[in-house]
Amino acid sequence: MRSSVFFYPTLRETPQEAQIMSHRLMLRGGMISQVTSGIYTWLPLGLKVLQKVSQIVREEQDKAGSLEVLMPTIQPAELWERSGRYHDYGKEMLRIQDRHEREMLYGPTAEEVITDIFARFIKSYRDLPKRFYNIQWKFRDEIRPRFGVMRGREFLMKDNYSFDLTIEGSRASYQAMLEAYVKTFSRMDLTAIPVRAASGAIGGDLSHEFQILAETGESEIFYDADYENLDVNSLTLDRLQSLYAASDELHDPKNCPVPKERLKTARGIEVGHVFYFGTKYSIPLGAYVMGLDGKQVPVEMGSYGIGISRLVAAIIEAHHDENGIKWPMSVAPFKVGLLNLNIKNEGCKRLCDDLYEKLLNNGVEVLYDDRDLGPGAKFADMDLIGLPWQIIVGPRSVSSGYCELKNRKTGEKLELSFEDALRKVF
RNA sequence: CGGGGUGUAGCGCAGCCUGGUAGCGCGCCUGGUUUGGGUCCAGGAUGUCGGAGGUUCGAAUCCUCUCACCCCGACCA
Repeated sequence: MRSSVFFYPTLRETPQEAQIMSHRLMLRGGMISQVTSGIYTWLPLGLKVLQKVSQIVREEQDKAGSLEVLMPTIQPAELWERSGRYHDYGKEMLRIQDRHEREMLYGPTAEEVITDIFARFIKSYRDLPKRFYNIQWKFRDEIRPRFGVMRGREFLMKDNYSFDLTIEGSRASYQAMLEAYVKTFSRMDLTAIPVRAASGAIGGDLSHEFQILAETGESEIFYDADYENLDVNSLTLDRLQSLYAASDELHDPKNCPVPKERLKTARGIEVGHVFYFGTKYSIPLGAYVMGLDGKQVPVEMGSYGIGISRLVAAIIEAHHDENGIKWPMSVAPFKVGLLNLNIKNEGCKRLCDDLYEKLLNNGVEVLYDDRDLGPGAKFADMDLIGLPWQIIVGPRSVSSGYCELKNRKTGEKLELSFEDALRKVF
């Protein structure tokens, strides 16, 4: 992609409304634009990242044996009246009327819709277990939206719903999701720790939040120092439950089993939440299957969310410096930034056009800065939008036959021949 | 919803106290210049001063109402 064709309106100054780094950098980098409080347009650069994050989430959900569906954003109130949540949910739920004055709502979550699907089509224990997920926009009319897409009212969420015959089966689903989550976050260069959590409006009695430790995190978490030795790659539910880690809403200093000297506290960004809630929805919504013994049994359910739009902000919180974002390779909007420092220099142009073509031909996602701007502006923009590699070609490259390859994360700069530079980024 | 704050050009801000018909930096347009870390020079365009009402000869400025956004708290992916 050529910068002259692309659209990423970078800002030199920080818009005053942005308080935290991720919000500032997303605005300054031209990734998002606020439409109204808590609601954003994702501009091309931001959208690319959002899609990469979505795709990683999708791949790990698929690997964990889940099936993707796409549920609607607008749901009928009737479904929520059946589960009893229409009156429980409160003002956070955006309620609307259609032209026939039927009560509708913009879905804050989708337990009712998916449970209804299950109830319509699945009738036998032989069809279990099943896990369905979707990646869809949700709306929660937050009391106070803030920090950009970190706490928007409209947000992109992956939500997965498990259906099992037994509690043991449901625990296996829960365990599978725990594992999928650890892999998902680690692919984005994030360490998210699972902490015990309250289950809120979703209900249920087994629940963990995945928290990314960050100073700007919105929730305070308390955990046993032993937690820091937890090997998340061989995480089991039993092991997890033997360790103490709790969100502030659940932490009770009086009954805390961890001695004071071992109790640690930190702030976290909640990027995922998993729940087991048994038959809370299956019974009222009629999700029963015929069991081995020929009797109808309500299915055991759980649900598992990941805040995808929030993850974009969380990744920036974890990966930036004073000049801008430092994207992990897996989610970077482009892998390479190609800087032509002087577009009026015929030699520079020829070299860059050639490099650009070779990068494209090898399937490397590249942003080619071919705009008529001074070098300083190009360096500043490229650091700001944080592509992992920068290939810098200036007039002196024409005579020397060398370009500069810069690693955005480490800051390392190498003078390399064009061939070597290409080899490094392929 | 309670408490605090801000709305003036695309962005960041000054002007408001003490009323006299709107300004600065960046950005944008034109021409030139420069080209390895936001070059420099010259010229130019852009504002219902968030909105409504009021006071006044006269309102960005004073008064009333209203809307939006931001920050602190209770909710959540």
